Amino acid sequence: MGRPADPTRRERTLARATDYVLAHGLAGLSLRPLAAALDTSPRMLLYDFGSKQELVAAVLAEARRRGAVRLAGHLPPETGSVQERLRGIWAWISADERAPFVRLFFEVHADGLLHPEAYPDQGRAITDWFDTLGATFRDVSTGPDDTVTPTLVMAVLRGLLFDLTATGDRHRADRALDRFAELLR
Amino acid sequence: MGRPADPTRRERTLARATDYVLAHGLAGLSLRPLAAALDTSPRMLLYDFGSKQELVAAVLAEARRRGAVRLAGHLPPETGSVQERLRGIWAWISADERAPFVRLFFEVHADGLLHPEAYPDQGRAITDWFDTLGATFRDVSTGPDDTVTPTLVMAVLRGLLFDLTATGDRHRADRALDRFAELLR
DNA sequence: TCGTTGTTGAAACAGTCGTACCATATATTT
DNA sequence: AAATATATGGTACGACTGTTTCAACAACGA
Repeated sequence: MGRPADPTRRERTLARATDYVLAHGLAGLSLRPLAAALDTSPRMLLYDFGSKQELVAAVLAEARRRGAVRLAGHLPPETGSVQERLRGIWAWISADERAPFVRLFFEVHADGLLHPEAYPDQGRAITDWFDTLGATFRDVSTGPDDTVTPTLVMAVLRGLLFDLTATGDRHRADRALDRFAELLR
Repeated sequence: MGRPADPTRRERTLARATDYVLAHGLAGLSLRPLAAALDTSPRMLLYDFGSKQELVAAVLAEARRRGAVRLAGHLPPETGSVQERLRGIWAWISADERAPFVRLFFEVHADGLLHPEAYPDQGRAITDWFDTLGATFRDVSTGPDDTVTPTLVMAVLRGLLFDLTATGDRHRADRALDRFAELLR
């Protein structure tokens, strides 16, 4: 008996909080400004999530979930040449809409190097969608259990993503990816 | 007349503050713990640097200076094959002693994407030693003004550095670099 | 010794942080 | 209407933040 619980409220808050973190980053995240932007109160954030730490964990899990879902819809599984797949993935991952995800990804990586205990899913949670992505290129490897070529492919994508976000020079980045595709052929 | 100024004090503090930031990161940097670790006081830090913001700027400049100096001593200018140079640079940049620099580099990059105004030297200051490094591979480019191959080389180095710091799997990273060297040949 | 300049400590200020406490409002069943 | 469970608002606590203020001390030339 009593007033029925509203399970949607926490989820709605989580969705908007994730938007906020994607836009503003984790570093300076503070409950009061966050609550104000979400039309709620710090009181309710703690009521729903228990603590700031748990809220951040939930937000990161949600961000990761979103990335995985959107990725799933854009994977050209095994069709086409390696270069076609490479260009397809690059076009998707380097699109402007992905920028907030990429930025958060970089931020969590850097912070995780100093505070590994704060991110219990040990880089797996951080890099899993990169791994998923890398699996698409498993056939470029020299052997069945070879992880070297996928590793290199992912390094190129991450490195160029780093360059692109820092310099904004999309033309140069695109051409560098094409150059890599040529080398792989 | 009057007591003579001590110009070495600020420099000594700056050197130790840089060590501290390399070890503890920028994100949670606070004057009181910093001062305690440096056997000084917040009062003196502000006396010497004016404000926390200026202190951080000075520390980043010092870190960049150190990186440039150490890099200068480890550049095999144009001798040897591309692969030899590639392996040499990778061995140097991925060495454990470089890890704090690399971490700070990643952190500043991520924060700079959200607060470009806080880093007035616009990524140039952040990436200049990477550029210096890239210049070593200028001869691999397809033309005199070609920036594409150096861009790719740098992306591989950064991407593998990212992977290595996140996973700690040096063997896989080393082999991925060798694979890239093969492709370049 | 005295004035002058550089150096330093202690304390306080105004603000923000995450969080806990207490009361109250709201919606439901009995 | 009473009981009950969920949902909120308001407020305050203690700790921390960068920075300022005021005073004192230290080392020098005159």
